[in-house]
Amino acid sequence: MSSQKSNRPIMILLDSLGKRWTLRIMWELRNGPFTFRALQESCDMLSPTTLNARLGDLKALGIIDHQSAGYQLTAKGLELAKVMISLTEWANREINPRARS
Amino acid sequence: MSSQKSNRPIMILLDSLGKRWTLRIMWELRNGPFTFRALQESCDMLSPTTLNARLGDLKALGIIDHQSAGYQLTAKGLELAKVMISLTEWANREINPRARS
DNA sequence: TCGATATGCTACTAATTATGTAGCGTCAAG
DNA sequence: CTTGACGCTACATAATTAGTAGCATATCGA
Repeated sequence: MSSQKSNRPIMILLDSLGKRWTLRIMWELRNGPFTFRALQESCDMLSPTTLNARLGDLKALGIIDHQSAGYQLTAKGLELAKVMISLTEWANREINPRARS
Repeated sequence: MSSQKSNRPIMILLDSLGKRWTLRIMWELRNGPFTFRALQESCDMLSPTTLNARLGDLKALGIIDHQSAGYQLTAKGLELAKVMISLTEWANREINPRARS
């Protein structure tokens, strides 16, 4: 079962984004399309099984699609990816890489 | 091993946020402090094992702390939680609850 | 002082999810 | 008609998460 069962949009979104690798995949896609295998490589060689599952989630949400150039963010997805710029800024400001747990 | 091994701040952040329940926990904390058990309940009774692990991650990142009133977002955490407002707006605009996968 | 209750949390096993590797089917180029 | 890239599936193993029980501490009122 999925971790959440609510029908509220935010819960559906958090459910997908909260799965391992989902945020990272969106992050990698922020600068243009990737092939399946290129995505794997940029995501630390995550398994094709998991990658395919996450691509399915993201497609179902309309965040990405698959064109001839490869997997890429849709217009909706790009909007969402903008949020990740804020995450990056926050991270650069607030996280000390040397204090890694 | 953690899913990512980079020392870049954004990777450290995505690594934590990408673990199951982390985003949801932050979401629940957006409106004030919760006790451990209240958090469990609001997060669909997730297991104390996992909750404790996530609270540890979030504490290590300085996103939450534990005062007498319970677990709550820090000033840094509140900043980050603001990003989630954007997520909510996006979700309400773009996700159709009836088209659940 | 004695429950009764709430707190945070650990221990342990079972179930779920992810990893790692091999390899298939399709296509296009040479 | 071989070679390479592509998207992806299969399957066994490993890692993560869930589910449940319960402990230790603190607070409260009787």
